[in-house]
Amino acid sequence: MSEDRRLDVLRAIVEDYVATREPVGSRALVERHSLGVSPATIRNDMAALEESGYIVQPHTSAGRVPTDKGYRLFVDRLATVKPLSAPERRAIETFMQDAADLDDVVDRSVRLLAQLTHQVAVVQYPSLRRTALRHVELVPVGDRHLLVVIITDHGRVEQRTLELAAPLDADVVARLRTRLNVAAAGRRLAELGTVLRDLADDFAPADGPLVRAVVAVVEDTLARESEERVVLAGTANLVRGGGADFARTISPVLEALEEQVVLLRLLTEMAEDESAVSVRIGRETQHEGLVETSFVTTGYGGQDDGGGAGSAVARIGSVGPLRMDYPGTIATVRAVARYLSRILAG
Amino acid sequence: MSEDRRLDVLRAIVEDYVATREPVGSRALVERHSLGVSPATIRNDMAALEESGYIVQPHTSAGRVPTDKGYRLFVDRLATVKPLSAPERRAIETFMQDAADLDDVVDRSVRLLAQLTHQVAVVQYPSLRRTALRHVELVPVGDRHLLVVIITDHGRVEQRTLELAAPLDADVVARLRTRLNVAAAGRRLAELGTVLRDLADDFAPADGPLVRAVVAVVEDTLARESEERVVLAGTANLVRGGGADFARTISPVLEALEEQVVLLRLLTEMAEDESAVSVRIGRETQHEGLVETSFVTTGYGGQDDGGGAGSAVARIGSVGPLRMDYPGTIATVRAVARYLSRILAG
DNA sequence: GGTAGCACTCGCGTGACCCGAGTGCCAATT
DNA sequence: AATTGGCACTCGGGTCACGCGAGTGCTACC
Repeated sequence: MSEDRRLDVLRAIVEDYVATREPVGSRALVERHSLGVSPATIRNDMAALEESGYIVQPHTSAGRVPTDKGYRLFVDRLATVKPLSAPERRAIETFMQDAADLDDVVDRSVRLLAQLTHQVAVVQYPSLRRTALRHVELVPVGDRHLLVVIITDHGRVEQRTLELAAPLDADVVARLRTRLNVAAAGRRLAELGTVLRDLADDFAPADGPLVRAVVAVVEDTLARESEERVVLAGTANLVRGGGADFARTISPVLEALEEQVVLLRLLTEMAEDESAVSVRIGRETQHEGLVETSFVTTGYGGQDDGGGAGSAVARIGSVGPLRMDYPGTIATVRAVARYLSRILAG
Repeated sequence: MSEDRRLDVLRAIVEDYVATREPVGSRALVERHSLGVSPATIRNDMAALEESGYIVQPHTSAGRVPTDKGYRLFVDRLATVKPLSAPERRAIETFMQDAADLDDVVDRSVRLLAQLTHQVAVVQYPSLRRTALRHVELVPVGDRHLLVVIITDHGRVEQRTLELAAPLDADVVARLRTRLNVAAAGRRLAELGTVLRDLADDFAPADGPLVRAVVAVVEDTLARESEERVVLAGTANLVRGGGADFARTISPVLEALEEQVVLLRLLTEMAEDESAVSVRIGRETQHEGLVETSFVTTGYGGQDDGGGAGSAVARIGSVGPLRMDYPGTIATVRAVARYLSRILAG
């Protein structure tokens, strides 16, 4: 019993099941793929594959369906890269070309990805931890309020209002702004901690509270991981896939997706993977509501445009049912990420 | 045949149908409401109500279901105000109290509203057209890029990067910043047009392009209605309501909700209504995908905390199925809006 | 190891059937 | 004139039996 053919069979099962959405039987398999053997032989292979946990049958006398483990093997070893079609490439070009500001770029990216994959698309805003600081701006508001605006490398802006005990002195604010920018500009937020703390020494003791408050805000902003935003699109696509067991299958997914914390954890975890495109299948997501979905994500905004580990600034990806077109999704996600990186760099 | 009782019957039908989700028949009606008459009498009233288009029967020999027109009458004349429960009030307090910046306030508001109504909540960001300008900030980036940051009254921030033909002169930028803020601060964006255009005269001809470019950006920002953002929460709640005809009923709703343009049009239209809380029922939304949903919205951020017309800065509301608890939703939306207004004002 | 044949299992779609809820109408009542 | 009780009629939805067909596992054979 050839090991190779058994893998061929698994691949065929995954492909057929993805295409038809129905359990695939031995006969259908030999008809649609030129495997060169009879259904009976396939049945033996199937029995072996089931034994090893790659496939299951929903009930006796039904065809086979891939398990999480089966999909995993397929993704890791069996999937063949599927190049984007010409119209898809064109769609990316035309859709992205006249994006205005960062918000717009991100917005267009998610929508585009959702449309191309017919799934739910996810984009993480450029992360504060990895991006460099471009500028800090202090804007007095009235007498006792100070607006702190933090601007990053990629044009992202965070703002926070500060309420002060003592009235503001315009000179001090101006000096603080200058100092702050000299000290901070160009650095990654992660490296700022120590630099900022020494800053108070340069000012008169009376101004200590102000300086410390501002520094605290800047630090707090970077500490709050919750500030990392994630944007979704294409949730309507979820519905098209599901069968009749909607309420049970879809509702938890929507809940999970709305919960930014869940998404951020997942995206962060996936950033650890070394492969260019990271895939989480079913239970691998480690989340109750997502056991019947898979994630395909990759980094963007790094130096190398491969979306590789390390240098990427944030992630973009697609969420779909277990039975999704993995090769296609992977190709599309990577393509959009690449384009997105290019725009942000330029 | 008493006109009053007929309306009582309609009210009872709406209430029962909302509660049970099933067409309501004459017998059930007399049992659950003390109408003091027999089912046969009710049947006559029902026939009349159907004749007038307030109710229909899904098929012969089924109970009655309210029409759009029926709900409308109910909302306008029959609904009795339903005060919030104590736990609900408490939930609002505790959920909103330690919100940090504007983003956080808005985020908490939608989530809260979604949770309280068990529906989809919608919040429109404070609109640029109505809010006053607080500050414009110009940040040189490298030699030929200028970041323009526009900060509004409510702490909203818009930014745009400008690419320049000539190298930047720091002095000119500083002067422009001052001038800009003197001219613009405190004004509503709608009033800015003329003020800004005269600005170029104050600068040397050589600086004309720079000044004009910056002014153009500021104007463009306010012109782009698309910049108005809308935030959603609770989309998972959509699923709980729907029956078996999911795919047809829910998917288009999700699509419509994701399309900011649609929502913004609707919210803008509803801002015209004079009543404190505005309701759009079914077809009144004027949108294909929303024929089976209703909107309940109100303004927030105005002087009077009633959410009345005119002074409000943006809208907040809830989207649910035709058969939703109108009195409850109206009360909740209003309560959250009021709280939101208070926070923004303080 | 691969193949063919065969008996067995079940899910699913179909059609017959009945029950009950609900209606509309009419005649009787107040 | 409004209300009521009675009654025949309609129809949606649930249940049940049935048969088809897809698919399997096993065993004997090449």
